[in-house]
Amino acid sequence: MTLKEIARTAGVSTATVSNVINGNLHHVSADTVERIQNIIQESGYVPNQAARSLAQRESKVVAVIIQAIPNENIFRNPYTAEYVGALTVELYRHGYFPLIRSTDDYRDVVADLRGWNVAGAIFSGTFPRHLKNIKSLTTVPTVFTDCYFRIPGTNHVGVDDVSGGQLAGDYLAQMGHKRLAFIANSIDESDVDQHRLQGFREGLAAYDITLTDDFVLPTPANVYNPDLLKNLLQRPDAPTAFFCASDRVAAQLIQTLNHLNYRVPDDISVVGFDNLPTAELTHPPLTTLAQDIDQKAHLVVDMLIRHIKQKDLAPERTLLGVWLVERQSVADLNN
Amino acid sequence: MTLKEIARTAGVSTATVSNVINGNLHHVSADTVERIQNIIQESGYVPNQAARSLAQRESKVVAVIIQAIPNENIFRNPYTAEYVGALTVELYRHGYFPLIRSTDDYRDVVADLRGWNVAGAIFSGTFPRHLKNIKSLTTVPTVFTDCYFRIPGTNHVGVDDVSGGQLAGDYLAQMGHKRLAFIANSIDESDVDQHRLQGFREGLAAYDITLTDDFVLPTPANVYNPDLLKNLLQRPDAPTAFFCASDRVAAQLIQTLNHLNYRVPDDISVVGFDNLPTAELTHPPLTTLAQDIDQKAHLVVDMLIRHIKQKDLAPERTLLGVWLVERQSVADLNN
DNA sequence: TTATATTGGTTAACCGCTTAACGTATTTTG
DNA sequence: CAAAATACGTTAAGCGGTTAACCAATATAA
Repeated sequence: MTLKEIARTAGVSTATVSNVINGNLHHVSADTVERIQNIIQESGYVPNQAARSLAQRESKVVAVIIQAIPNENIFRNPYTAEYVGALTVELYRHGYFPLIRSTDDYRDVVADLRGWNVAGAIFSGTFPRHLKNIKSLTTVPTVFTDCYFRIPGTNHVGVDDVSGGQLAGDYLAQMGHKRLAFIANSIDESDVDQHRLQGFREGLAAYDITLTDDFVLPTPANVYNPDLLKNLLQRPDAPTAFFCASDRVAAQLIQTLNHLNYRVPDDISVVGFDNLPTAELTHPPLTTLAQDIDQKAHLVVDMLIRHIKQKDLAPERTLLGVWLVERQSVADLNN
Repeated sequence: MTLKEIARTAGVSTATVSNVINGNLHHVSADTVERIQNIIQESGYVPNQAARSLAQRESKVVAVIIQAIPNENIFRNPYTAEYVGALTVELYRHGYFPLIRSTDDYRDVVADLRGWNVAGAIFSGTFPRHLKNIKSLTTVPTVFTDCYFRIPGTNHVGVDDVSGGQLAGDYLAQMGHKRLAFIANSIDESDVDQHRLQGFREGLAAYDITLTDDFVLPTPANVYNPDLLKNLLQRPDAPTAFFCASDRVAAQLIQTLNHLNYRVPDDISVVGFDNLPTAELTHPPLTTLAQDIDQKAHLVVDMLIRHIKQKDLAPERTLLGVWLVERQSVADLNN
C-alpha cells in the first residue's frame, strides 16, 4: 500500500494525499481531507520512512549519543538506562526515533549521523577528547546535556550540579561531619563531577571545612577495590562521610563498606547523587541528591524539537534544580 | 557527497560504484575497485541509508520489541537494560540498527515495522494478548526470545528456565529448606515464570517437597508491599526460603525483608534469577541462577542475520544453559 | 465590468541508491 | 578461424514520497 494507491482510490493526485498526511491543508477542501483520511484508515496505510527521508533530506531520527566507558554495556549504568529510556518515550511522543550510540567509536557515530540524515542530536556527558569532531556535527540542531562545555549555537539542558554539591556539603556539615571525602563518578575527568565537587567545597566552606586533597578521589576505582578503600579508612584522619558523584558509585561504596564490616551509617556515612531506584535498594537506603530525569528528558526533547522545526532560534540553556532526599545512610554526629 | 559524485570523479557509472560499495566485485577490475575505494576514503562519503532502504525495499533496521509494564520506563528493569544493550552492540557489529519499542502501544509497533521496512525483528518476553497481531509481522525474519509460544516459521532463543528452577529447588532442598515460596517476576502471566516455577517444583519433588499453593505468588506485589509480606511471614507455616523469578524481585524482597527486620539469610533465604550486577549489590549478596546475557544476545543476532541473508532457512531453536552462583543469601539449615 | 484574490487542486522533477538488462572488447574453446 | 565465454563495464527504470511551479474556477474588490 503506497501513497500513490491511496491517491488513485481517492481520485486525487499524490500531492494532495501528501499534503493531507502532513497536515498542509491550506489548499485542500474539508471533504477531500475526510475522504482521504478515511481511505488511509481503512487501508492501514503507513508512509514509508525511507522515501520521506529521501525526499525531505531529513529523517525522523534523532541521534542520542552517550558518553560511555569503553567496552561496557552502556545500559549497565542505571542513570544512563533511566535517562535514555525517558528520552526514548519523549522522542516517540513527537514521532521521532532515537538512534542510540555510545562514543566508543567516534567514526561510526559521525558516519551514522550523516548516513541517516538525522533531524537532530542529543549528547549526554562530556567528551573532552572528541570535542573537535563534535563540532563537525552541529550542522544539525543539537542539545547537550550533562556537560558544561559550549559550542556556539548549541543548546544545553543541565542539572544544577553546583547546588547539589552545596546541599550535600551543607547537610553533612550540619550533621556534624568534619572529615569528608568525595568520589567522582566518571573514569574520564567529567565536568559534571567537577561541578558537584566544586559545590561540595563551597557548601563545606560555609562551615570552614576544607576537603583534604587525598580524599578527593578522581575515579571510583577505590570503591571497587576493598584494599584501597581499607587503606584510606585506616588513616588516623579518615573521613567519616563520603559524597559520591552518583548513586551507582554510592551503592558500590556501601557494598564494599559492608564487605569490610564497616557499618553504614554508624561508622561511615554516604551521600549519593541522582536518586535512582538503586538508592532505595541499598542497605541502608541511600540519602542522595535527587534530580527529575523524566522532566529533564521532557525539556531536552522539547527544546530539540523546537529547534528542528524552526532552525533560526537562538540557543537556549536550562538548568534544573536538585533536592536532598533523606534516607538512612548518614549518621548524625551532633550528640 | 553522493554516490553520483563519487562515480563522476572516478570516471565510472553509479552502478559500478554501488557494486564496489556492496562488495559485488564479479564485474569490476581490481584497479577500479581500489581507485573507487580511495576516492570514498578521501571524500568521507557515507551512503544515504534512506536511499538504500528505498531502493532495496529493506532497511538496515531491526525492530527490538520488548514486553513492558505499561507506563514504566522499560530500562528501569535491569534485565531489559542489560539485554537490550547487548543486542544493540551485536546489531551494530553487523551494520544493523535497533528500533527499540515496547509493547505498550501495539498499533505503533506495527506501523513502525512497516514504515521502516525493517529487515527483521527480535521479540523479548511474552505477549499473550497480542499474539494475533504478532502473526501479521512474521513476513520478516523474526527471533523470539524469553518466551515459549511458537509461531510456525519463527526462530527462538531461550534460556533453560526449567533447569534453572530445578537447580534452585535442588539447592534449597539440599540446604535443608522444606517450606518454600515462589515469586513470579511478571505482572502478566509469563511463560518464563511458569517454566521457572515448573522446574522449581520438579527440583523440590525429588526431595518429596511440594509447594503450598498460597506460597506461589503470581505477581511481585507482595514484595513491594510490606504488609502483605508480613502477613505471609507471620503464618505458622511460613516459608524459610523464597525463589524469585528474577534478581530484580529478589533485590526488592531483600529490601523489604530488611525493612521488616527479618535477617537474610538467618531468618529468610532468598534465591534470584539472572545474575545481574544488582545481585552483587544486595545485602547480603544474592545467590542466583546465572544466564549469560551477552552470549544470548550474540546468538539471537547471529540467528536473525542468518535468516535475513537467506530467507528460506529452516526455523531454529536454541536453549542456553544456566548455572547457580552461590553468594550469601541462603542459610544452611542442616546443622 | 474588469482586475485580483482565493480556493482547491495537478504536474512533474527530483531525493540518492539499486539492479535487471544490455553492450563491447578480449580471451578461450572446438 | 568462427563461436562462445569471460571480463568489465553502462543504461535507465524504478523505489515512494515531497514540493515548487503551475492552473482553472469561483469569489471579491475596485
